[in-house]
Amino acid sequence: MNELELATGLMRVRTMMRLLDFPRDRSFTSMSTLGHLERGGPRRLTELAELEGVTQPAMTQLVSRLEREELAERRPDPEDGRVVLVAITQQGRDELARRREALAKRLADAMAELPEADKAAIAAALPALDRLVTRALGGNI
Amino acid sequence: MNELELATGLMRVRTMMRLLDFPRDRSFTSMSTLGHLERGGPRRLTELAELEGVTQPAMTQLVSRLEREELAERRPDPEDGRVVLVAITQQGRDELARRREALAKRLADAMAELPEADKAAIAAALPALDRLVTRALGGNI
DNA sequence: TCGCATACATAAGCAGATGATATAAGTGTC
DNA sequence: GACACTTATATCATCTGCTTATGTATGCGA
Repeated sequence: MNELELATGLMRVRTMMRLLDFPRDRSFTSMSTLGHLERGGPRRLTELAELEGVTQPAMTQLVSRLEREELAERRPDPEDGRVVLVAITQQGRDELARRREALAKRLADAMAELPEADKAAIAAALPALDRLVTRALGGNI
Repeated sequence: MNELELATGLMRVRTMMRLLDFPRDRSFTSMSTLGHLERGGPRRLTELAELEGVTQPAMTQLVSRLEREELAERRPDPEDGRVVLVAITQQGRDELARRREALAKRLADAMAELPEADKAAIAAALPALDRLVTRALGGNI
């Protein structure tokens, strides 16, 4: 496999996911942040900023928005008074689940039209892709 | 394969691509638009807006930015005086190529750490993913 | 040729990002 | 234990890219 083919192909996947992931009422960064909180549990604000590749002030804003909508909450860290731990709320989990279901349905519709061999190839690649993502992002995802 | 697993996995791919795709000096929509122009040749402004899932005024703005940077250009349509055809320039192609190479290198670094079986699974899935994207976006990509 | 539809441009406003800087809490040194 | 230094988060001013609403020019059918 050519490196450029991999890059081009995965960029097209990115474009597809962006277009299938509506409504756009929330930013992608906010949903991705919720995803991290769900996967990895409460995290420091600064750590979240690094994970999402945004600045700390941007993450402060984002967490404030999530808090206002009650999708996440700030907690003090008992071990360090300067730290804010951000955690996902049940509402946040529900919102994530709703979005993922809507997206999964749209994907399933497109998958249904594919030949069986293609479905099998994609299914077989999912665990490998997951490991690729983990490697690419330094294992902190 | 579970539908939700597919959705979750591809969302992680999307997150990875977003984080690997720096510098962020140009918006994702603008690079994606250039990609469409490269793949499919000159297109109407309105058609581009639909492809990218943005409004027509947003695409007018985006094309103006691309034109200012000489990555794309406006042309009149000889058959319809109202129409603007947008085309990629050589500079636009070069910029796309540069970005893809940088991205390909980062991906290759992560791929290098994967077991051979994973690499093979991903390589085998690429054509299938390409067809999935084409189906999901209505074949107009 | 009049009226409506279509294609694009312009204008005003907002969300979400940035960099610079302030505040508050912890840490180390003497 | 007081000082300077570092770290974690918040605030401020600003920018970019999107939105909706509206304007303008061209095309087309009755």
